[in-house]
Amino acid sequence: MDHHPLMSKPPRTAISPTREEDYPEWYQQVIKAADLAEISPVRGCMVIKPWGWAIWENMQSALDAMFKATGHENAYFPLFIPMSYLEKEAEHVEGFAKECAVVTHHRLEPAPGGGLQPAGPLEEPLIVRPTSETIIGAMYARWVQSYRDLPILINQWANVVRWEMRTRMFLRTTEFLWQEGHTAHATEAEAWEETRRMLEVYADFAENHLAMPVIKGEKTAGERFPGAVSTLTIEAMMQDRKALQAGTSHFLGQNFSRAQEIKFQDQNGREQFAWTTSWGMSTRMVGALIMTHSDDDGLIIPPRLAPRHVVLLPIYRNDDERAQVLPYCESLQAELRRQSYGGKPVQVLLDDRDLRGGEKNWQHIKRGVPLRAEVGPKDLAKDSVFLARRDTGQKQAIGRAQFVAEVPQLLAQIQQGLFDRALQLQRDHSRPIDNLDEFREFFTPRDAEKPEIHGGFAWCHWSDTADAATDELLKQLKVTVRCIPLDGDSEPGRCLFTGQPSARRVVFGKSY
RNA sequence: CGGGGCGUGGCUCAGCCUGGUAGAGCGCUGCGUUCGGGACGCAGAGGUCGUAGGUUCAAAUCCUAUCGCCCCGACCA
Repeated sequence: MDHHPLMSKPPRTAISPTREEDYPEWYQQVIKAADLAEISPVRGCMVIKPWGWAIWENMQSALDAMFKATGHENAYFPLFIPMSYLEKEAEHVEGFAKECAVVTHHRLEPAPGGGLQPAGPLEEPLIVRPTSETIIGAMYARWVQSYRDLPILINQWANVVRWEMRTRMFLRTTEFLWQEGHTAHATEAEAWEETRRMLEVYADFAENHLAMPVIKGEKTAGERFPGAVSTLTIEAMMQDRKALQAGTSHFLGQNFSRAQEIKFQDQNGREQFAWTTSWGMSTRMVGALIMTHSDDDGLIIPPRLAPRHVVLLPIYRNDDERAQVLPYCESLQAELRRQSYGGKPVQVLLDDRDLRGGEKNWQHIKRGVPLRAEVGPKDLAKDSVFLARRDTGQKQAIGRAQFVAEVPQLLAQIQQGLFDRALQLQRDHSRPIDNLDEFREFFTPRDAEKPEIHGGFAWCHWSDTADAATDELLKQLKVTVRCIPLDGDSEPGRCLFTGQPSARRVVFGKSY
């Protein structure tokens, strides 16, 4: 956009830099401006602040209800896992050993030079769980004797630790929070059914609560969960067009049950190994929420997950006006709270802090509250409020009664609008590619030094045959197969790289 | 763990090259005027310059080590 030299400066954005200017830095700034979280004194770990935590709590309660509705129960298993447990499943060890925190002592004592030093070495080191397949499997082995003991359908909400080289707030932290479901079944078919069911739950959650469109698919061998037979995933496109793995559901076959001897007698009296699954979704979803919807003025929270749906901003100049405006706001707040959205009362905050109106307003913009309603003497006179939508920036005066009546629909509209917008972005930056030059061009930034936002999802035929040249190209472009989609057309074709027959197109992209 | 960048009041940063009593803007506190999209004036508070050594009469500044953060790579939810 051109600006006349004498005209005012381009509109100021609350977040600087903008997404275009520096996406990773924008992401950090949104978190700071919305007061979601902060880096902590502990390397790689963050403090989740009340506003960020409230969003996570809403995610938890929605997911938890969905787990219960599909027959699961919550339980809790230890944070510490004996090191020997991890050793039982070969691929699992290989996948996680490098990133385990290890507890080797159980006591501190004064050190000779002052301070403290570890004392009391443990006979067997404990690892801090990076995931709980092994400890839970060990318990399942005790619990299962008969086919009548199956299935076991348990979920746990927990923290886990993975000692990553590089961390990013919410997306990859050393300690993170998640839920991990672990189930054991008598038959392969039933375990597979469970694996797919939970993928559907995740997709449902992502699309209907986060308003984040996802592609459901299967991971390739290289991207699979260590020890799994198959990993199903939901993949979402962030605004920088990179893919984010947003939830995974693993069919573990009998790999873990064999390693941990989860055995039972079937109806014929024969001993069998159980079939297990595991599935997880983490605080990474908060990062997904940020990168899917937020704009250059900060966070935008989809109403289904918003800790507050509406903030009322009373406007007054003196005590006289205050005495009129505040009671008006209080009764409006009470009326709004009697409305419900998403099966729960509409959440309303009356922000009567002693701050300037403009400043207050911006705080709520940056924090992503879906609706802001200014209420001042002028509105009182007309029995209306001045309503602003965070998603579109649209502002309008609306009659009080109408506002109260329409709040649920308005929130639903915002929820839908956010989903549509995100889906549009995904569609605009997805395309079938059948030629190698185009593939290369699609994923190559114009400025390699400071890559601009580029690329997206390339739907290509692919034969999954080992080929050094292909691996090299993908590595160079930093592109991976995000998933082999489960839905949609599956027209066969020829692999883009090798010319081998291919059953269907897979999704390529750069990823987080 | 490799490459690059950065650590100076709460935040963003200047000062470092060329050593000599620690600065700005924003924020914060108080008072006043303001208040419908980020107010203004006046008066204040606040920093042993990431940490530890070293060089020097003297170190934010020079040297060494170390820790942390950010970006890129390898690895991953």
